[in-house]
Amino acid sequence: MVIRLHNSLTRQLEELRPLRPGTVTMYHCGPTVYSSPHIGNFRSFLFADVLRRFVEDQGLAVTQVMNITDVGHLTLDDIEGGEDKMEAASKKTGKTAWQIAEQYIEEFRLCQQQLRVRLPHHMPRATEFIAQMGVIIDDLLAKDVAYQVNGSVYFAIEKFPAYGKLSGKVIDELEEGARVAVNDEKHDPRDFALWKVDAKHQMQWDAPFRGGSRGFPGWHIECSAMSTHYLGEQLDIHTGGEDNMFPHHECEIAQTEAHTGKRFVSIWMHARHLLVDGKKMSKSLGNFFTVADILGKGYTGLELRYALIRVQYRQSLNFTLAGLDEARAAIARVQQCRRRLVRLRDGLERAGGDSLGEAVTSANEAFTAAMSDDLNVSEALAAVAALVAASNKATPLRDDATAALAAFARFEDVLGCFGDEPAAVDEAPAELRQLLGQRNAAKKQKDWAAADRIRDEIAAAGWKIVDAPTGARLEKA
RNA sequence: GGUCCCGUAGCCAAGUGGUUAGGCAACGGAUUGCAAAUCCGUCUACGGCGGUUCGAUUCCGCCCGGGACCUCCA
Repeated sequence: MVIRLHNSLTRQLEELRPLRPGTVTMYHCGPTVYSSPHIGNFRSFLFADVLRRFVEDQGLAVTQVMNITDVGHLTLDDIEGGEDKMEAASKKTGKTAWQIAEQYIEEFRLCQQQLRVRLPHHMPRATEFIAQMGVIIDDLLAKDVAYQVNGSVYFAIEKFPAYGKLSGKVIDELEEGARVAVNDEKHDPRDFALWKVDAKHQMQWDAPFRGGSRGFPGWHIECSAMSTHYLGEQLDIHTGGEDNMFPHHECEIAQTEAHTGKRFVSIWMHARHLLVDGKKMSKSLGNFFTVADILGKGYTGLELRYALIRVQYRQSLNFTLAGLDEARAAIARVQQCRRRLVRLRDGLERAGGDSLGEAVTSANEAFTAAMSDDLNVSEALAAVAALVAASNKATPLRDDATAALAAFARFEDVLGCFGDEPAAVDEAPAELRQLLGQRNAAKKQKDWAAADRIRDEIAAAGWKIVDAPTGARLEKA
């Protein structure tokens, strides 16, 4: 099936047509490692993960690169000779910028794992690509689209007429209300730094280009260097949060296309920011959550993943704790259904004669159609729910139970938000199984008080009793 | 100030010019000793005002409300 994706550049749905047939190259703007990853960050990263999984599901090979920005970025204060964000974090904690980066890279990786992210093939760090950045800077200087002032290098916007094509920003004159950075070094206020010289900066490198001074790279250049290094001069897909569109991606396009002379990216995709309780997430509103905050409240990575992907990436997802509870219930419903199918498949429950083939086929088709339509996860989840309902209603043939399980396995492979296929029977500890036997005996004698007391005891141990027509069994709660 | 997005039943959230998406919650029933799980049923909405149309939640305009970006926040 044709995969159609929204291209921010053209603002239209476009068919995914890889430059090299059969292989899709993706680059994702990754984390800046000066603080703990929050749920907003992971909405973007999970969107990229689901995109990759679905493209693979459709039989295409994917090469995925996600950068890790371990060089701090300039802030407005920096114009006045202040510090960048990593430096600020460094000052606060007494650690070096390098140690800060190391710590947060570690935390980021842990979050990826907890949220079941399929790891990108390459996750390069900006600090390991200084030399490659230098090659591009060198070339841009040679082509006279960049200029040097007091050792710092800036990209000259006027040399790249297409600047603004992605974001639609035409900043001939900076508008009233917009923040304007004053920097005397720039020929044009829109010009952006490729290399900065600032003696106060902790992270410093000898200039990786001819005739430069010791300093550090501008923010945008790292992505051009890392993406083209791994994926070539032209990529199929480039993603990021909506805030990256301008200026970051605009600048990436300018410097990369000025460097290579080719169109840089076929399809630009941007994830909408999430809202928390209907408001923009911010520390001052007290609605700011890191991934660790959510997990600390007792929710699982799986539940958080579900809550963060259930709405299509271009819609503004309203994140709430109630939504997390819904995710928990929705996951349980799917898993409950799969568990029964496993029991039918494995002969632990008597199969019937109901056909499920049609339901499986239509669920698969609806799922594919929804995901092909610019990753409409909400609609894809409806297809999953339809198969759950059809399965629960039926006492299917054994082969059909198997087919339905295969469909659920596929949905899990793409969305990753339901969990692994449940076991038919959880192997409960011997003492719990013994308690279950005691309850069965109590039930036989109609000693309901004793039976319920034992059930509570088992529940306290984290298990629940399922009274099926074939007898009671234990399942992990 | 400029550019752009959205407003769907109690909550979350798809979609469509005319045939109740889905999830969660709630309520009634079946099953059950009681629960849990499951099934059946109920809850039929599209911010407001105009316009186009045989017909608009869907297209257009205005208004109201929420949100995003405008130099480094995914």
